[in-house]
Amino acid sequence: MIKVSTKGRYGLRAMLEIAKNHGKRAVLLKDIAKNQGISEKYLSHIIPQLRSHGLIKANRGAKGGYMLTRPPNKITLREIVEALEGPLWLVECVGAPDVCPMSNSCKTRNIWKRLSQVLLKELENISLADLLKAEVKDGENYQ
Amino acid sequence: MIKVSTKGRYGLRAMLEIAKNHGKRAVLLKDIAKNQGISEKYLSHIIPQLRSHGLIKANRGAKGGYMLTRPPNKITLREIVEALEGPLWLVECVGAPDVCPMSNSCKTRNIWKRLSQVLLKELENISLADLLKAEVKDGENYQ
DNA sequence: ATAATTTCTATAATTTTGGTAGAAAAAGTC
DNA sequence: GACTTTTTCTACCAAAATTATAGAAATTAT
Repeated sequence: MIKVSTKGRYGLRAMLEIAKNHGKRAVLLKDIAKNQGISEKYLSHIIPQLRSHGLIKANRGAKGGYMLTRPPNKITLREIVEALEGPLWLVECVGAPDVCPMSNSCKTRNIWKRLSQVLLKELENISLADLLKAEVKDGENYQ
Repeated sequence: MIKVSTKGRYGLRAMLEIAKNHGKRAVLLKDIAKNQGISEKYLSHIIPQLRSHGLIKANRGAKGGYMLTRPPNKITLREIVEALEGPLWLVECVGAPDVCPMSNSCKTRNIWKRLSQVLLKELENISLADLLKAEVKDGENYQ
């Protein structure tokens, strides 16, 4: 159905929580879970992915928690979403032409490639800082 | 993982096969399956969706087969992909804000909405005719 | 009637998603 | 050094979606 999973959605929201406190304090998993209404157990699978991709730093033990490794304006949404959802090609053959013998003569592959690149570019042009300062007015409807 | 399913991929390829013969002859499911290397049985689930969405016309019985209902330059990829994959919002709350009480104050929702719209617009601007005449040179790599 | 063709209903295997449970590892505090 | 807090890892599991297959019914041309 071409959907972003809870991993991507929850993970992005977690990043936003951590970013909110950038420069102030480390943020606890527990607090992210509470503020965002997400199961603590489930979040504890998602957040380590953000760390292993170098987007956040974790401190264990008392006084622990999470911090950004870089200021929010140096982190793009592409990095975040890719860390959580994997490579953003909409069909496998875009990134790995070998999976299909027809790859180099397939007109539909070109479409999926183009579409993937549009998506990527859009995500690359938005930083976590942009997201933080974004106004939320639910104007026009989706169409 | 944000991927297009076989339904979307096979279905688009089927449309291309039918479009190839637009104005000439009706195309058989059997032939589409053979030309595209797709299971006939499986395709026979996918193609009716294209018909119920008004993109193709089916004739049953001997001398049957499929035809476009409109010339290829009047069919957009948005229509095709939406017929196969369902509405193209990347998260549910974009199209149905009621599914989440936080929708109207959620900064991440705005991102998913923007992204969905970018995707839509791109697909809307490509017609089946464009796809037909597209050159396939596998130039630059995905990055 | 018969042959060709699409379409519908039912079933099923496999994979992905969305979790839960519990223990281990690390670090600060008393 | 024991204790508490906190992240992280391993294992498991249920539900849903994906990717099909089988077979029969419906439709149409000859």
